[in-house]
Amino acid sequence: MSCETLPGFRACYPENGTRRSYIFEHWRTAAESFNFQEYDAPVLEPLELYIEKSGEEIVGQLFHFEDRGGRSVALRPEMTPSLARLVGAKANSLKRPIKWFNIGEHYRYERPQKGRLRAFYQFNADILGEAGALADAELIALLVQTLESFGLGAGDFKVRLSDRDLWLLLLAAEGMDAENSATVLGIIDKMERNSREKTLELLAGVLGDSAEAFMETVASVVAIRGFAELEQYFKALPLEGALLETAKSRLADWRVLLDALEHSGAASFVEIDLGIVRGLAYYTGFVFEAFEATGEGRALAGGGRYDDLVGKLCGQSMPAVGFAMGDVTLGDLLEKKSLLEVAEPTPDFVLVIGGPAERAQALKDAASLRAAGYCVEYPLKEVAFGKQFKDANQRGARFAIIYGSEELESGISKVRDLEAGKETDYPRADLVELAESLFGEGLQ
RNA sequence: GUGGCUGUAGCUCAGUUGGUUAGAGCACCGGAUUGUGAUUCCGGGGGUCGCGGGUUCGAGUCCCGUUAGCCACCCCA
Repeated sequence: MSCETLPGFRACYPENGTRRSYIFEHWRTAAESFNFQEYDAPVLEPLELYIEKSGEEIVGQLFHFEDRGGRSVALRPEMTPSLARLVGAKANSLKRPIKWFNIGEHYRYERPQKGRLRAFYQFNADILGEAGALADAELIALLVQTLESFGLGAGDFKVRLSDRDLWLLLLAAEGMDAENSATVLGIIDKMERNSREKTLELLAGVLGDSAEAFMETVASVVAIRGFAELEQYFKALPLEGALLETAKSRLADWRVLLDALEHSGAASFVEIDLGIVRGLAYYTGFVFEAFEATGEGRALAGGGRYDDLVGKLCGQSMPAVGFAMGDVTLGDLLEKKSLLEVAEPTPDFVLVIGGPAERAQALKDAASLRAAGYCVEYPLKEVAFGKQFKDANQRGARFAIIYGSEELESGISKVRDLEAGKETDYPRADLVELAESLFGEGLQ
């Protein structure tokens, strides 16, 4: 029997548990302030759920096995398919817009490395049933507020905003069909990581001799950072008829989105960057990723619109937009910025117990203080007084209440303020009331 | 799936050209201290030197394999 944790998994000792709760609380608080409702779904799902969405090649990156009933099952690698299933099943009875969030563990069978493990927590937030750009804006605003709530500022992170629809327009203007467009989007997605030569080689596979000229076009589009510039670029494209109308309405969507972001205060974190495409084919419109401001590291969060996915999985068509934020990259960044120095919880009261005879009263008082919500600690065996005080101090307790023969005989509660090093005797009375005044006005 | 670097106590690390019984600090437990605090002093438990094999009279040390961690590829929902 080995005591080691499986590769890519983390054991959660109490000090890590405190940090984990800290992150989860911020996620939950942010989501609830936007009136998102919490949902959950099974950790184990039918393998087909993921194959249908992403194809057979995904299987190698899943924890999957056959259960005793002969079903092929997999631990969830992401939340979106489960969400689509849940929403699709009740599509007609859910009030829209559907604004849901989840915090849960996900599993991917990959080689662990910096910012990536085999088991990790994700914060997922999605809006379903609303196709307008204001929904996208709401999610980006939530993403920004969530990161800000940890104390991260404009110098720490940025959200890179892009649009697959604009890319498809551009490619259509180049005369490219749907299949080639998908391939080329995949190449653009990897452009940042690949060398110029590699990209050119990949593009030549689709475009032949015009690859080099096309790459220049892409480079100039990816360099665009301002909306005026973006608008100008697309207005200048040689589009006609339906494509021209699509371009006009898409630029109008952009204005709605950017306007909303401006007013909600998220705009200063958002940067137009068409270099973001996102690997998955199911994204249909605006896509975005949050990164550390320096550009280092993996994405802190990623998301976008997926208007066709619910329909594809459930036959019930439903526009949707969402994002996911992982705890690993975020935790690394918070650690680096010293924003994860979360204090361990400490007891409000430590009861110092003189001996077996005094323990009865101490246990009774502990029960009422605990019922009132105070954190109370006392020794679980008979220990010398001096040691008990030393221990109370080491545990960071706020107050000690002394249960000795003298106190019980004279009917007093002796309370010691461990921070101030002062003691006061109180007439024995309702301890909960006394506790309120101790935390209100301090030791009298 | 591929490659590079690293594995000595719970943690951070010493450990001589290969040479007796592998050490320190921190942490933990106990004592000095039978009614009052972070200091101090004393003591204690903890190690298959990642694992397996090889070279050698002798391996923590050298060689090979393997495993885990980190890092970079692949991939990234």
